[in-house]
Amino acid sequence: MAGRERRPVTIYEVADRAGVSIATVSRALRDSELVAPPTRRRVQRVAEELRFRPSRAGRALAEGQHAANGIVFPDLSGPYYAEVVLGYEEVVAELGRSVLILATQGRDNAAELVAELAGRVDGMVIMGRTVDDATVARIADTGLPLVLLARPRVGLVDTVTADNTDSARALTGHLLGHGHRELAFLGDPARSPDVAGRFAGFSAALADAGLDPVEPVRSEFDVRSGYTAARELLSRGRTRPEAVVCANDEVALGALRAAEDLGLSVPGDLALTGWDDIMASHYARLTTVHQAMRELGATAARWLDERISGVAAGARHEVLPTRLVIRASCGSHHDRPDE
Amino acid sequence: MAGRERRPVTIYEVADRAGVSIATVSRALRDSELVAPPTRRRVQRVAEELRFRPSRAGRALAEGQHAANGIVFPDLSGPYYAEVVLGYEEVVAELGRSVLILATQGRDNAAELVAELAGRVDGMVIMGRTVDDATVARIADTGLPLVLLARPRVGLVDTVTADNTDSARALTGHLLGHGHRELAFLGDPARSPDVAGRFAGFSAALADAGLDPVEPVRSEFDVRSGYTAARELLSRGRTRPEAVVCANDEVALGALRAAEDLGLSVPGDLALTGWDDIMASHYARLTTVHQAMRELGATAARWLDERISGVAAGARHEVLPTRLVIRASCGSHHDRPDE
DNA sequence: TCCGTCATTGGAAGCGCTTACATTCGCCGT
DNA sequence: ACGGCGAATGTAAGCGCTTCCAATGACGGA
Repeated sequence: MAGRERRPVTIYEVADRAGVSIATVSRALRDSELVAPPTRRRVQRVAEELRFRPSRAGRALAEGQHAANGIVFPDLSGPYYAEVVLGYEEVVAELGRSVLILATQGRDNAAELVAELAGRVDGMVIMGRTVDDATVARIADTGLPLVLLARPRVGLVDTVTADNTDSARALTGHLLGHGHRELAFLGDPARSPDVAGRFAGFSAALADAGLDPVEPVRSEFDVRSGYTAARELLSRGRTRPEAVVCANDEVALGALRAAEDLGLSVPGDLALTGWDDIMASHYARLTTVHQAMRELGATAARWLDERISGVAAGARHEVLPTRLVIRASCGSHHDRPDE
Repeated sequence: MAGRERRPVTIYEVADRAGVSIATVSRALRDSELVAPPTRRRVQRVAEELRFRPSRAGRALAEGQHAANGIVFPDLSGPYYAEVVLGYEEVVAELGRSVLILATQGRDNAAELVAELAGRVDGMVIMGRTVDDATVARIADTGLPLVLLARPRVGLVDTVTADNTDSARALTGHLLGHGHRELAFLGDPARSPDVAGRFAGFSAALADAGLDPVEPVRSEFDVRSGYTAARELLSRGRTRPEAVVCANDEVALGALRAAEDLGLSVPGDLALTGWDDIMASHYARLTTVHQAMRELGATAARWLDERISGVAAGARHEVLPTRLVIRASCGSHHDRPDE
């Protein structure tokens, strides 16, 4: 019964048992056309009996193809990346390929891991905030098909991003439309290309309105550091801002809690906006920006596939549009949640 | 510059350029001990110049090992699975192996995909609600190391789950403690082992209190179907329940919205509980059950590794504890959110 | 000075599969 | 009745790597 140490069944054993050559087995199990129907059936039956499962390594080596694509992202803890990865997986699996994932968050040897991943796939998607441009360039230089997601261009590599700057400008404009004049930005443009774009749009809107530029208040991407940074920002007495544009929803949610703790009402005393439209934001009545995350992943997957099959021509760059989601937190007159 | 069609560099070219044999290259790049330092340096320099990246397929074939683990889950859209996968990835990557993912949601050929995946990994984790027991048994029978996550035992396969029944019993008991007597269960025990366990605990608590058993009200796992099912349930006049235990937070959130739309106050007219403690539940003041999802994934990863390296003995089964998170929606006297 | 040792390197087999090419054989046309 | 053709199958050459074993050569002890 189920021996402890069992070597996997190989094509040779199937061939033996079916009384044919390994070539015939291979053919019977794949290009069914080239094999006489009775033979094919026999081989398939034997393969089934033996629980034969062709080794991908053998096949990959023979075909010179892994039939697998990779995706590199910072982490999966927020809903953001999970959605992107899901959109990616969906398309890639549909193309008959497997998906390798790599989360770089908190790993100091990310570049090395990415290089290692590169050796197992036919192409990969690299998201912003994972590895530096030099690493990307090095891999691209290797000839491996690549698509960058939510990060600035590097060389001639394809790029798919969601709009940040224009939306940020519109969002900030909306805030200004409410009469707010003392604005702050919570997030660190240096930490992520997305945040950099958002801050740029924020700044542009200030300039449009003839306001003085402001320095960003640095914060990580999670609720906790949003809370900490906001608490600090909101405590400095007379210079307290009327509105805070946050780098993402989690930070905004942290800021929201900080405001509560300080006895400030939102949006009464303070307007607040986030980014990403995560589910929690709906319930927190948070004004935010919605991105088609799944679509981002799916698009990247399709483009990568075109690169792999050599269809694609020159480098392509696409910016997917985003959508403002106005809820109560920005001081809007709506104070029922959106649909 | 950067020719279109570039074959990947192989170990042979490196050997040529460095003036050594491929054996030496292989050694220089791995067991640095066995090669004279000057030779090693030279080889490494050439490898670097050539951007040599060993083909994993070749290596896998030679070593008889993929150095990769798989994980199969229903989907990634809720925060639940994303967290589990993240915990898994973290540990697996630490062990120097790659992670292959497979989402079965909405795919009719899941069994086939899982079998295919089995051919590329040294072991894999299969979560509940993905493929049926027969498929699991078939793969286990192949000798491939397996760990089941959040699903009932199959044969002698290791199993890691979070407690469902006891927590459901406690949760339901809590509801009863508030004086509610007309309870309903929203979710489909047949759709997932987790839900089955939760319903069992729910039923047990009813029995404990000497109440009549109730039929579950079927619902999928998403907000929308929670809404639909709840709307239906809450509309049937005189038999309207006082409290609804939902299969997960998303369903509960849908029910919450349905209640709002029907003009019912929560918890005034209706008590509501969820499961999973997703972020949105915090803001919706939803009473729920918290599971250590990351830990689930991490534990599964570690166990799988022990199976792969042949350390582990007989089949092991672990049930990770969960924690009740009491918030306002169940009619508790607390109506401030927890910390 | 000779031989055994050991460090270093090369030769070559083999991992499991695909596929170009060779072989076999039944069948048709003439 | 024979040549030829095509369908069915077999043979064998790799794919890129690891690793066992053999070969080489320097060095130290006797």
